[in-house]
Amino acid sequence: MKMSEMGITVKKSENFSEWYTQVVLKSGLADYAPIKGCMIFREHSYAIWEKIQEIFNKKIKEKGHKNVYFPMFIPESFLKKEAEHFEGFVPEVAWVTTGGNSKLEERLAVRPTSETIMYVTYAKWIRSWRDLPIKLNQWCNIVRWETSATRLFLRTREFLWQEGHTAHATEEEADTEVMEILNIYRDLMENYLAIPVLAGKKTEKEKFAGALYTTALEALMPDGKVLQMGTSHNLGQNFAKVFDIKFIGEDEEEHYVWQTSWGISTRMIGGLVMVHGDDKGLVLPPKITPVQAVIIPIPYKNVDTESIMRKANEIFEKLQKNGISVVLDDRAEYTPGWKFNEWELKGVPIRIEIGPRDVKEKQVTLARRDTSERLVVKEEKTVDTVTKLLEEIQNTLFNKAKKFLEDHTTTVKTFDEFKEALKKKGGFIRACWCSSPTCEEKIKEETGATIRLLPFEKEKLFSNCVCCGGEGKEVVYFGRAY
RNA sequence: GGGGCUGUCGGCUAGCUUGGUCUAGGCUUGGAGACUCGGGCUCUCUAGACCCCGGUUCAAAUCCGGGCAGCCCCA
Repeated sequence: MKMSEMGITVKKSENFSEWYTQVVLKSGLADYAPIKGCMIFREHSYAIWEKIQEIFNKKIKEKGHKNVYFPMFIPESFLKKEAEHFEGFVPEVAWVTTGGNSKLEERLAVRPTSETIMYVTYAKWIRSWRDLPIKLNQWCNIVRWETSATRLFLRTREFLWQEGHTAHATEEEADTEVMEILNIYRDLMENYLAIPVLAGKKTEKEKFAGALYTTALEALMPDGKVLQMGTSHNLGQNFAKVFDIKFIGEDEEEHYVWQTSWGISTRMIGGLVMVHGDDKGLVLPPKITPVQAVIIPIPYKNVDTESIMRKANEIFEKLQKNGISVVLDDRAEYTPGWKFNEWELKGVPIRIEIGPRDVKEKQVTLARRDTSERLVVKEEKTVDTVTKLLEEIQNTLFNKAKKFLEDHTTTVKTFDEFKEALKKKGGFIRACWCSSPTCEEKIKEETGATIRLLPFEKEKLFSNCVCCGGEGKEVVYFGRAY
């Protein structure tokens, strides 16, 4: 096959949408399922997902959370108990109405989120303050019947996520939990996925249906649109009251619990593709990639292939012993050039070439995926150099994305400036807002941009409301969201 | 949400305007073999397709309707 057909045939800068679709399909991350809006998470993306699970599980288990699994079916009556929650989710709920040949007496929702099914049970489990806190998490699939255009990873009718659900004795504890989780998310995104994020609170309009308040992390994509990467909600006592989750406190009085819920999904993988990928395909950060380095032997006719393979194996073992996830690509049926392209498409951070020249000089040739730089190092320095290089690549990717985010955050004082900045650059628009939902709505209608975040720490006001010109009450971040 | 468009071997596609030459061509991949290998090398043999349902017609990959699935653009 010609290179142009097998690799990515469109430039990231020229047609971003198509580039994205091609990278996802051709790198082997995902494929379409024969059901509208549904996708197949192939080995490559599932391995990344497992990596995310590994990192996140470790962090929450250290904090005392435990994993569980609740049913995927939710009786309609449960879902309806919290009115705002139901209203929020019902437009995209998939329903089960028949079982075998008989119609169900009560239809069952395929979970769009698990608050209700879990909290019915929480009510049963919680009696005394000694039962608190409850800190459970589950990894599962979620169905939301999207009607608008679907996109691999970014908007699909079924996706994978983790959802944490905690119950606490006090409001303060719930507040703390919300922030602690948000910080874990931020750590995961910035230090592992190498995707910088802005953190803050959602407006009333944008908050999770049924929550007291929602906090979120938002990342900026190269096309100037904003991707919500994770949310952490304080549910207050809203669900406790309708599900009757009460406990007898140390004060011997009856109290409703305070709850939180939070989640991140496979959508982040879409972010990973968009933020770091290039015209050759995926570029994966070393701390999240399933394969950190690939060794490609370069055999020649009339040379000692055996010594090349022996050395490739030695280096493979050495790297593996040092905790580097490495693959030795010794397939005889593909040429080295073919392999180079394939591994680049898949985003592997470091390639190690070992040919006759290297054997002769007791060296290896390294190539980094992010910059295409090649360097030759002495054989005994391989492990050190690879380790250092991995770290460097991780940092380079993050810094590059960080700079992009900063360069695409524009402060504006007037609505005209707002529109111009959004049109020209996209990204985050920093502006003063009068706190009225009317202005929030008007801006959305006229520009398509929504308030992505209210910063946790109020920033200094610098103008009147960007929309109505009335008194500015707070500085907020707008953006067009995915 | 609105608009444009697409569906042919595993992948990329030619053919569709003007129905018959299509027993559907090419490239690539898969299988067998040879030859190679520092950027998708080359050769031989071999396998492999008109999304589904209906309509028009003597005749449909081609025209029409519906369905299913997908893409792109704008909001």
